[in-house]
Amino acid sequence: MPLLCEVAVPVPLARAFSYEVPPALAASVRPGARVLVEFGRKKVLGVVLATSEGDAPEGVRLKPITAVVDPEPVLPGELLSFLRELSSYYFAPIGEVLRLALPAVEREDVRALEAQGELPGTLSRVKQVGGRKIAYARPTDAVEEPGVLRGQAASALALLRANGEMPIARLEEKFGNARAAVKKLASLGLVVVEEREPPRDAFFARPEPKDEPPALNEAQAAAEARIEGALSEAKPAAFLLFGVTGSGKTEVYLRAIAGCLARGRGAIVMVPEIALTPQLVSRFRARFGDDLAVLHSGLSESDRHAMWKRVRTGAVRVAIGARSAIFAPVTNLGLVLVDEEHDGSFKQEEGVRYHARDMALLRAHRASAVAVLGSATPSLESVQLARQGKLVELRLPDRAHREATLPEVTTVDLRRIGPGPTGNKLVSLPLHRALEKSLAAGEQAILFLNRRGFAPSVVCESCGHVATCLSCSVALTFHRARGGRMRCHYCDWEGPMPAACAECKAPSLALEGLGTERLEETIAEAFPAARVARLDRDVADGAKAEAILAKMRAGEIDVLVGTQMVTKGHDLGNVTLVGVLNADAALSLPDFRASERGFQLLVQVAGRAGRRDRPGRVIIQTRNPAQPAVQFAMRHDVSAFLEHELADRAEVGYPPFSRLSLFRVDALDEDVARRAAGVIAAHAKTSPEGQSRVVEVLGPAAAPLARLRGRYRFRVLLRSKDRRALRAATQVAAAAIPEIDRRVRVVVDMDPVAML
DNA sequence: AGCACGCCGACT
DNA sequence: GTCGGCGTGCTC
Repeated sequence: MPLLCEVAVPVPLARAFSYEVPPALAASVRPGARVLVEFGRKKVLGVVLATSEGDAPEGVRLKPITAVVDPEPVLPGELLSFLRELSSYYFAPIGEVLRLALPAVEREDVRALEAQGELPGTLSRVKQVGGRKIAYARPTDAVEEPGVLRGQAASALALLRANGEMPIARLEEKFGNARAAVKKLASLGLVVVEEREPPRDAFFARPEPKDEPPALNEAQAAAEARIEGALSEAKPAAFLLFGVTGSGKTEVYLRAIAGCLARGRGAIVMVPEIALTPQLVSRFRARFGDDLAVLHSGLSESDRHAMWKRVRTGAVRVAIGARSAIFAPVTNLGLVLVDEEHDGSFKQEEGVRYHARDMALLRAHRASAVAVLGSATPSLESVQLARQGKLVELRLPDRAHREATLPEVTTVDLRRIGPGPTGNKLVSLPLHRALEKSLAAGEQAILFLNRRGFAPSVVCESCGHVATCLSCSVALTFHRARGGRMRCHYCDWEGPMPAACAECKAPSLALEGLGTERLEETIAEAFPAARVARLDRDVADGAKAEAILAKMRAGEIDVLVGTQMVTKGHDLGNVTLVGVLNADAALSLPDFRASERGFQLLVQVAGRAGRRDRPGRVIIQTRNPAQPAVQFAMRHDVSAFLEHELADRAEVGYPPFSRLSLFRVDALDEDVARRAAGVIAAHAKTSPEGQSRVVEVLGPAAAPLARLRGRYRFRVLLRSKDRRALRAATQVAAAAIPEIDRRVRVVVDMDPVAML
């Protein structure tokens, strides 16, 4: 019987394809190995999923595997089977899922294929990385005979001993003759030269001195003991580490990782997208040195590959990164940590829409590893899992530094309290006074406003018409930058500000509302002596944000104005005042999670106020001070909020008391999109689960953002308390997709987070 | 997703 | 008379 194999090919098709394995390749065709196969009439790179003995199924002529690319399978078995499960859970094509986890192809391997006479023109588009290596010189313990070394050799050795090790190229910058000097030192046994693929990454630019693990407080020690216990049993276990801001969660993580490494196992650490800062990485490096791979979006293809390989070979056992770190090929995985587990950025919102927090639980379970989800404001999903006993709750109730007091939180009712001297409604008198006071005391303030730009809308004063995007159903935001332009925050369209209203032609356009750009200006004018800076996506992407936060820490900024980005910076120096300009913006979104997210946001910004020695003050401005999220945030009562919100959710039957799957349907033509959504809904309703009403079919309905990038959007929501039933009905509805008009795009979103 | 095959308009 | 439009159907 011939040997067959299942190959996942990089096409958006749900299933894999069978190929015949030529006897010569039988030994190297193993699950997780990449192979070159003819697919259609082109050659593509696929991944072997499984092999089996058997005959070709009814009347298909199997093609043979052309060549095996990797001498060893690139994907460990544990990771490969995890990816297959992820693919089936999210209704995502296996090829797409594999692409998330696969490293680039090494040039060396491609050359080997070329040498075999397989010169696949199409493969040129595959990511390739070269095996360029860098020579490092490392000093040995040997001691030279006095007087043997002179000049550059002596200086180079001194420098090496001071730094530990250095790339020879770096030495050459200082000593023109470094290469010869190193050669001489090597011949004397004073240094060794090692060729390596270095992590050439900013996070590793300078060595980090080892830290001394601080003593744990009682709660930390108890939490650590529970995690340690689970690690030593080597059985799957999952924890929810519920610790208030500043309670020392990170130290518990560090201990848990150390415990994991001590047992010879590896760890994955996931943090929200914007939390992966040099500060955080420094902390991990201080404990684990270079036994750490930092996976982040700034990595070049070859850096990423180098990191990937170091993890895969076990040279590095701890991988830290944003959601995609869940795919790190850590061998003998013992621990998966998710910090700030409630954060929305763990859900991928395009392509394969996986939730990295959920997948962390899954992967850890399958690997018999320990999962730890940490947060000061846990998601309702996790809280509910804890109540069901599926997560073990560990509490850190106190701030690690006892003397640190919680900030005093007050609200300003925007309906009743008028503007301060600036005349702007969102800079209320109490906020203005508080700013004056903190500036006078030489302290810093943060003003949080969830709106970029200068003015959120451009309104005609004579007819009331609001300027909207031509391809999206949203108002255009006015940005002052570059001479004043209107921009769509959804499709990134940008155009000049017209002289007259598009509707009634009256030349009476007015800017309405307050964005961060205008707030920065308003504050700078009202407080001319203050150094005011702004932090949002318009002024800072990536590294620039870190630079602004660093200035804040250094005390070079008095008032920092910004969006979400200001809520994530830790240790922001001398901040004693935090102003939330408009809490309602986040709390009144048309989403059943708006209250939960708004609350998390309030707690997070409030956490930026106050230092060890000085209590902070938080002012929350809102049109509805009585709403629960605001009230519980004021009292710093996370548990009570969770309680309240859980009761609300139970009543309306939304997660975590049910599960959802969402079909997002869009097309250029409104009717075409609506009809397609109708077809999906009809299919879902005719499924056995739909008919028995075990699964509710809600919709089709126009999406809250009815038009985006010129496409009309509809949704069909499936809801059930029974996850199996939901899955089955989703499957039935998804089966309708191929029959739908090809001009329509349909995506299935399991466990959706962003409902817009 | 590609890439073919396949039937109807403006060009050498 | 052909080159080419993108509709639909398949890829082991």
